Amino acid sequence: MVDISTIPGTMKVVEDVRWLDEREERAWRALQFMHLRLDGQLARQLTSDAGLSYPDYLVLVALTDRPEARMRLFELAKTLGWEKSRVSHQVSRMAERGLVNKEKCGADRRGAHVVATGLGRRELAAAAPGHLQAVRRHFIGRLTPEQLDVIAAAAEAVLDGLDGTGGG
Amino acid sequence: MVDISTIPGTMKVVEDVRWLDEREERAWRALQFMHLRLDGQLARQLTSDAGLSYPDYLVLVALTDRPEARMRLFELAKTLGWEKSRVSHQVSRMAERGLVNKEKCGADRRGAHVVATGLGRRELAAAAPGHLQAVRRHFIGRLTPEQLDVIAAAAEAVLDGLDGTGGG
DNA sequence: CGGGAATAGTTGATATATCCACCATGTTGC
DNA sequence: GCAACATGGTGGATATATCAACTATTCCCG
Repeated sequence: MVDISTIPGTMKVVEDVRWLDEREERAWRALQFMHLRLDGQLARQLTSDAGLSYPDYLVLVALTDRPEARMRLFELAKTLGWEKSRVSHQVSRMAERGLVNKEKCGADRRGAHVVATGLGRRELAAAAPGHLQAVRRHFIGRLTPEQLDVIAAAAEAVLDGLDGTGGG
Repeated sequence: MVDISTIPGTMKVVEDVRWLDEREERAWRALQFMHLRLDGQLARQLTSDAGLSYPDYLVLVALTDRPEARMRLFELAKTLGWEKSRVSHQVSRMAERGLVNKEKCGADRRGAHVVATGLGRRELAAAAPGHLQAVRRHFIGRLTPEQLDVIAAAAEAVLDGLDGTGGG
């Protein structure tokens, strides 16, 4: 067992504040920690096996979900919940490496499309199986279908309470 | 409702790979997205209300969990699941701002202690109520006790399958 | 039409994270 | 002892994230 008590928490940090009770604390700590470790693991796996960062991967997945693997920058921002500046920097870096192209948009002359290149698609295709295997091994494979359903419902409930944009 | 279908996924990215099924996909997407948005929200709230970054906050909480608010750097790394280099950089920055002190360790002359200063404790005390309120409002308040229990158990199960160090 | 507000995207400064090489010290086994 | 290795921590280079301007266009409304 992981010793949850070693995970730094939010309880009793300072006097005179009403903290989380034991159940709340346990769920919050465990979840935070799970994500910290899991994302780290997945990011390292992606980088070392496929030479893609996690953000690279997410962008390529989002693009290839679309016909022609093409999206406007602002759509990408909305889809990923990133702010526009982050998208812009990320896409520029990926374009330098040849994973995507930026193309001016005829219909709205402010805008630009991002398109996954052949290279980008090949890199994604090479990265995806290992990544999915890791997700299954570390996350999905450790949970029951019922747990997955509860998690999905809970996460959606939390998402409903947050404003949509992610803050850009 | 959040439209989960707009969240980029892991399904059908490329042919000939066995992807996640619908239930797995839903849980994985929703959870990833919840964390992205929630952490962003909490980090912004901390920064704007209290002038602390999320990592600053975590370090101060970890320290003040201990008698004398004192820890070795490597303990901090283990507790937070960070690699040692990250801890070193983070602590240096915090020391520059007067939130913590670094002190040489007599018993092991390689080592050093990190100690929260009076300022660090005051900043934490000022930050904690707002942060906890946000956690309650955005996360805990949206979930039932049963959901919290399932989440805690699930997160612990996943943590058990990951190596303890976080990769440092 | 004209002007203000909103939107799309860029850029640069700064903060943070990761990777890797490095130094000093401690530990082990012979 | 001392050589080989492990551990604790630092530092620089690079990658990534965030924030606050800033430009260019489009939208809205009179």
